[in-house]
Amino acid sequence: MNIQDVILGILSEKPHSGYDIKRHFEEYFSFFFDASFGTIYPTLSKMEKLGLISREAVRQEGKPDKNMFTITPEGEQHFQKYLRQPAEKEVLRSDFLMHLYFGDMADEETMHTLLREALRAKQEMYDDLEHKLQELDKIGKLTSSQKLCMELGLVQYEAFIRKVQSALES
Amino acid sequence: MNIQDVILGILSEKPHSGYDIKRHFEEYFSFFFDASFGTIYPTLSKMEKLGLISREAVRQEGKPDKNMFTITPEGEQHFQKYLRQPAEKEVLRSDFLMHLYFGDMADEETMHTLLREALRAKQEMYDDLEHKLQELDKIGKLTSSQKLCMELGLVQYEAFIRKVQSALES
DNA sequence: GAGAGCATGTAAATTGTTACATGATTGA
DNA sequence: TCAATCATGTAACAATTTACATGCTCTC
Repeated sequence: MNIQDVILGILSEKPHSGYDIKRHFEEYFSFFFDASFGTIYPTLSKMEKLGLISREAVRQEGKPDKNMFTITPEGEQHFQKYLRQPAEKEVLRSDFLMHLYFGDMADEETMHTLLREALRAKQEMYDDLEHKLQELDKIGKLTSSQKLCMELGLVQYEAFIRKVQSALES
Repeated sequence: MNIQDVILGILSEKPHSGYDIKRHFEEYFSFFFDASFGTIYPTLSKMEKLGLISREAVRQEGKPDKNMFTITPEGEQHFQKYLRQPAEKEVLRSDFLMHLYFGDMADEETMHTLLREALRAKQEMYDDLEHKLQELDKIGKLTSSQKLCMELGLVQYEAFIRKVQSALES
């Protein structure tokens, strides 16, 4: 999976600007993927050159002009190929778990703060994700796989929260 | 968190070679951090120059010579500073969830295979991690925070497995 | 008047992977 | 004899982040 595949997936539904794409990342799947504008804009130009997407300048009133990108038939083919590939191994990078791992080298106070803070952060992520799921589902904006995708995030967050809570209690 | 902090943590316990460090990554925390030799060796040289670690060449019989690295007092100070910093946000990058998210654009067969394979892969990771936890705990090689660290991995894997199983059944 | 949102883009720097190169020993 | 393990290192490349640059509109 590279960012190109993800952009093609988003454009499969309907045309988006670079700015829209970034918002989509944040709104729909910030919990398992993210990219910055510094990656998005150069990638869009590259994909245009490759013929996977096409650009159309759109004038707006009261707002800056924008470039709307549409997927081409080649882009669609490319994306279908991606979908049929087996999924790559998932990668987690957790500074919290690293701190915890070396916990015996720090004092109890530091460790207690670490756990409390991790719990708070994860609870916030849980609430955010649950709220998004509710809102999007209510207005029928979620397919069943998208719902499963978010629910998978939720059940894992929940398991984490329970475990950290029980560790803090003992 | 960068790889330097992680290396300092490992060297806090006892001296290691670059090769040992890589094995430690794999054995103890491959599920939340990893790095290749291409990163480890240049980093070790850099850290030596910075005075965080020192190098000692060791001759071995029947095996290639190796460089053993020891943490210096400056390195220890550096690591203590790391431990007291708040943990950075954790980052997950999941190609499986991306495939699932765009699932309605693929056929049922493809999606079914995706879920089956994700389930199999996660079950394997669960078994691996549980086995490691058992083995290391039995010989008293785990501190309580290290145990919690691994258990946190296990409960999240378990939640994932349950959810995917129930999705496959329905 | 400040800050947030909308909108695009570049440049520098960092970070990291993959592949290559070398070479001995051990076990199947 | 082949693959795996031990052991170190470089070089090319890929990916990505952060900071900078610009500028309008709307809300507080």
